[in-house]
Amino acid sequence: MRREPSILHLDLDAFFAAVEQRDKPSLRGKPVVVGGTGGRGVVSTASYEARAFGARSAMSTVEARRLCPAGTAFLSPRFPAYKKTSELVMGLLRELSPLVEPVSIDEAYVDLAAGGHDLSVAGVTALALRLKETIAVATGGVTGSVGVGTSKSLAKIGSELDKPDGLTVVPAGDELTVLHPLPVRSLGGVGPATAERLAQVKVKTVGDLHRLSLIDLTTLVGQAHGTGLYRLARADDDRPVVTDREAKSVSAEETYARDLTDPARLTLEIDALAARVGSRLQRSGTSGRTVTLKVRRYDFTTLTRSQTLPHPVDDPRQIADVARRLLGGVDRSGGLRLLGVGVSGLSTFMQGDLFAEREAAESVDPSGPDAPVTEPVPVDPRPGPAVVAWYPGQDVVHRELGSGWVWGSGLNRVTVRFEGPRTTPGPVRTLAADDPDLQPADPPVWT
DNA sequence: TCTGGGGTCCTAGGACCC
DNA sequence: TCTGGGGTCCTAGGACCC
Repeated sequence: MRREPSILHLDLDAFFAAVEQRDKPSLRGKPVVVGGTGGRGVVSTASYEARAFGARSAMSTVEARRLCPAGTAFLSPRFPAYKKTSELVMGLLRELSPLVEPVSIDEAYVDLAAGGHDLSVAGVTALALRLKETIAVATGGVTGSVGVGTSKSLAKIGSELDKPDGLTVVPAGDELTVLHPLPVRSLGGVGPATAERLAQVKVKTVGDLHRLSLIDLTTLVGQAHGTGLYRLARADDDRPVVTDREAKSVSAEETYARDLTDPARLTLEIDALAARVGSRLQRSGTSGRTVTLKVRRYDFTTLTRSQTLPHPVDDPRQIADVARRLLGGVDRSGGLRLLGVGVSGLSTFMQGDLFAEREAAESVDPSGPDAPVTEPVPVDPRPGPAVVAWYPGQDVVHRELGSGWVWGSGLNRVTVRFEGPRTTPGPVRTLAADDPDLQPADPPVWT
């Protein structure tokens, strides 16, 4: 918590719907719902006119259609238009301060202290009013709600208090007065589950929360969450405004109009999702070691399966290979309504390793330097009860054996470590690339 | 014709290492 | 040989946010 209200939070009002109303004047003043328009679509954004009829974000579009009157516009999102407007607004924020943290396409924090502004209440109020006006003019009528406070959480709560097109400045010293009457749901990180748990011990407002001891709170909602809420209830928040956060994962998923059962179709869809993820990874110059498959079944039960590889991947084919194999281990009976493919454990470097990897593949691949490096080559490191699936240039992929595990690593040598019950002595067996024991063996049985 | 898509962070257990 | 604690990695799931 700072001694002056120097953090500003901007939240653009009903952003997607506002851009649509700006671009299509006939929609102004009318209910507009932006989101999936198919049978399984949900609402992304409802204009304030549509909210008056009960339409809400995350509601199924079918439900919104039931609530809204004839003449309501139901539109599919036009992300490029939103992105363009968002970038315009973020640019205006960067004129205020070099420290701007975009939270999403329609939301950002600004550290006014880094911009050399008058940080008095009158000063930041005037600044915020000017900003709102500038945004409305530059965007052609998109409005935003602004909060200014001594911390991120207070700024964010401020922008929520007066919507749409509002402004709330919380002066230093007023934090608890503002905070305590609010429902606990106002705090970031308190969703339906946490609110329910708190309600069971008669905690409804932030003031109620303030009365809980740290021990009671962490027992109730967990260590990290508990300490976080304990501090937020005391306006104790020193999180800095961070300009660029590196992405930690990249994923793509799709809910299908009809549940999928056909294996060929499933493979096709996995390939398409992997292609989307791979191309985004390649465009951003990253790759990741963990591939995750997400599946939602006909009955909405959702599960994930993941595998961490020895090396980062960004190639759609490799991603798809892993995802397809993971799908093989999932019960598909009854049909799947959603598939998702993701890559996490991202790393930026890669470049320096390319040469070494190619060299490793060449020195080790019996079929020559131009052989594709993505096809697994089964090998059998004899003696021992092991069958290993070996990817040239990618080290070794571990496989479960009858009674133990095998794991490989190293660039141009294959390390096989036997764990668990085994019949051969020695914890580690290292095979050089030209070891005669590295012989093609029976294809491994993929699950 | 209930329930999207893109993310982040946390927890918990097992394996493994020191 | 027994006991044990701490740290890290991996997997799966859940809560939450916009």
